[in-house]
Amino acid sequence: MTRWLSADEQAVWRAFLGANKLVFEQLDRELQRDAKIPHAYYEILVRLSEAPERALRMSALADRSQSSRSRLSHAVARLEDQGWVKRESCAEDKRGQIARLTDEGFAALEAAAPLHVESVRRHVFDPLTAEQQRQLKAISTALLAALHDDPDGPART
Amino acid sequence: MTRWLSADEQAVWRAFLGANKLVFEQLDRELQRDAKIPHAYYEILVRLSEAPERALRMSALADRSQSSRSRLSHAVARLEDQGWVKRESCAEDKRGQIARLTDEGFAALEAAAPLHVESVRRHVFDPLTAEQQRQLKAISTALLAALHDDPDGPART
DNA sequence: CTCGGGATGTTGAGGGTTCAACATCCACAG
DNA sequence: CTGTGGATGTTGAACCCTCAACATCCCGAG
Repeated sequence: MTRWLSADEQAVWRAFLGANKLVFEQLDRELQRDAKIPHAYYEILVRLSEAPERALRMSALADRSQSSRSRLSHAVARLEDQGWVKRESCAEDKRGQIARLTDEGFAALEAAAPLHVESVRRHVFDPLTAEQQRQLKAISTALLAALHDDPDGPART
Repeated sequence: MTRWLSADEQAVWRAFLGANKLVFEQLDRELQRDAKIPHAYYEILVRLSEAPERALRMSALADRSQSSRSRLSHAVARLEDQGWVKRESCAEDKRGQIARLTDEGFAALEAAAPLHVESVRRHVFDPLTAEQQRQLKAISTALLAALHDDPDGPART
């Protein structure tokens, strides 16, 4: 009954698995070394910096940074201790909380960004041809679309 | 000085980032649900099951399962508590430890494998064309090769 | 108006990973 | 032989994430 993987498929899967694990571990390690934060936190700072007023509702921030609400709560608490983010209560919705990037947070992001971009270039873009970069985008988009249609899709709770 | 990402590159990068995070989180979640173990532990069991005698030196197992020695130590300790792996001291090298898959561990792997393969098919292979699968392998291989050449390469300590 | 279901965000426990420090042991130069 | 540098594994602390439970609040049906 089980649709086992063929030898070719195994090879694809193991290459994909290995590359992903190692690439993202490497990026995370360099970011931790250069900016003292994990990649998930960097992502949060980026999304905040792109928002108007550098502020977002927690739930909107969770969606844009592909983070669970729980993870975001913990992360923002830590970033707040660090002085990089401030939490404010929301006027229109008493349940809401608004996360706002502080000047210190923005400065930290500006310091970290060049180093991180260099990491991404070295480990992702430089090794690939322009054609492969296009293929990678198409593949990623297809995977995301499939996941989105899945009945048991990505939990957003 | 910084080689910032172009708009196109940004799009590639964010798609890749998002797809990866969500796909692997989904696979991990389903494996946790179906087999009660994280994917890293599943990987360890697989590598052990493929080895002669279903046993491997810790360091060889660490390499094959793309795991740091520290992580492997913790993981094997936990798998040993669970009765799925046994540790034996190595005859030729008194520093060495050999991890051996128990019958219970093999049975657990046999039970988990079909469900996990189905996950992988649904979330990775089914959404991609045969052509894209070939491309994905080439891309992954290129990323791995670049990482391997890197002076600051994947830490294996 | 009000009540119940859904949404928002937080919390704490449990578990996994990383990092640095460490103990032990091999191997080889001298 | 004998040091000594490198390898092998382990450990504990710190940190991050997940999951389930929870408190709070919005909103629409009746």
